[in-house]
Amino acid sequence: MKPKQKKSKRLERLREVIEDDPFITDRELACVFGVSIQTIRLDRLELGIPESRERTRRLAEEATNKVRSVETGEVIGDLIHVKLGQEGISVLETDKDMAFQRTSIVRGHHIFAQANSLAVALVDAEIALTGTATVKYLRPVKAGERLVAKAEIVSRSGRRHVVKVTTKIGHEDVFTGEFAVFAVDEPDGYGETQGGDLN
Amino acid sequence: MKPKQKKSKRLERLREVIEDDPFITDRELACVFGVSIQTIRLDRLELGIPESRERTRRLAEEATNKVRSVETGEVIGDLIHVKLGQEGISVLETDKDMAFQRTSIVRGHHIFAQANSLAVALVDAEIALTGTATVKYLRPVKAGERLVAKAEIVSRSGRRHVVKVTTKIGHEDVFTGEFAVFAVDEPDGYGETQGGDLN
DNA sequence: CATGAATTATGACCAAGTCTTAGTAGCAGA
DNA sequence: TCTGCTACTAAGACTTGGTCATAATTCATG
Repeated sequence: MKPKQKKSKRLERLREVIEDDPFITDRELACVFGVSIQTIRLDRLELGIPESRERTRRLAEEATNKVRSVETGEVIGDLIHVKLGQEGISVLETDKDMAFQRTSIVRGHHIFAQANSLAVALVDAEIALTGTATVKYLRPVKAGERLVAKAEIVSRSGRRHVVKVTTKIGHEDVFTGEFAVFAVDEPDGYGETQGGDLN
Repeated sequence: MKPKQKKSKRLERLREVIEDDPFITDRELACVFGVSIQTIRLDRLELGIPESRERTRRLAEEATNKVRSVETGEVIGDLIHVKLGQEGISVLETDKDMAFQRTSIVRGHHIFAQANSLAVALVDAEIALTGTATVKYLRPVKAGERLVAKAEIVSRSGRRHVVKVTTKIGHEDVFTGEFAVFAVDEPDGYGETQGGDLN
């Protein structure tokens, strides 16, 4: 049973090699493993691994989707309820890409981002800038947990809105924050005493 | 000069079409524009646009790099100086992917993330959790600007570290924050009074 | 020795290109 | 009118990185 062992070992390694270099071609793989191209093709067939161009295409699609949804959406998380100028709820499904590999604990800035973008979304203005934020992390969030953020505008004086956000997992509070958000009309002239970053 | 106008218009549109669907083939493009494949190839040559497989490959590479560096790096930004337990400096080059398309203003959570992860990096412990954060955005940051964050541990009592972070563009302050970071030894038993999220 | 699994080889074919050479259509100026 | 230019189209040879089918070879093992 020498060849069988050899083979299954190769299959295993093959999967790994392709995993961390999806661009590699069969020719290169054949060279790496010291077997013929045909063997590599049969192996891929057996493992159900598509050809390199297909792998590349999938990667590109997946990654562009991810970048678009994670980075360029106007709001981090899904807005499931909004009363402009009053309150709102946003849901964020966390995943391992948001977390530290070692601990699977979600990075704080994602939680912050959800809360902050919700706070800004509530303010009824062309442009809204966060001036200050005070936040508290109550317990770590594990990758896979579903974050539900509830926000409420608790006060308003002129352009300054104070928004309180509480983020829960189930019934447990994991994060709270208070954001001072400024509404801005003019494209380049915002608060003189309190500038802020648009979020 | 009718054909010339037609052509330059097509080149322009071609660039756009390929831009928002990089996977499209010459054959499909030929069909879209109602010209021959050869014309499309000549156009691409003129515009210096590579073939679809090449475009796909680049996308995949770029996107995977981006996801890795932006999302899974242990620190957001580049640590250019660290004195563990004392102070540190991190640099973050902002780009349009970090900003709102409409305004080109960098999303606040990126600035927060840089500061927060720097604060956490300074704490000399196996695991460090942010308990609270108070931050102030002093002026909006435009995509392309280079953020330099300086952090300093200003006090420490037991496991609680207070870290002050100031982020500048050139000599101008754009953000300040104060982070309470907790050092944790045991894998699952952290602060009883003050939990926190590992960042 | 025969059998079967694993491997290698071979050849036909495909998609999506490259690069080269050549032909055509339409219009503009000497 | 002829000539030349630009734009477009066509045709052929070659490349990469494969698929698919059909052998042929190797080799351990019953």
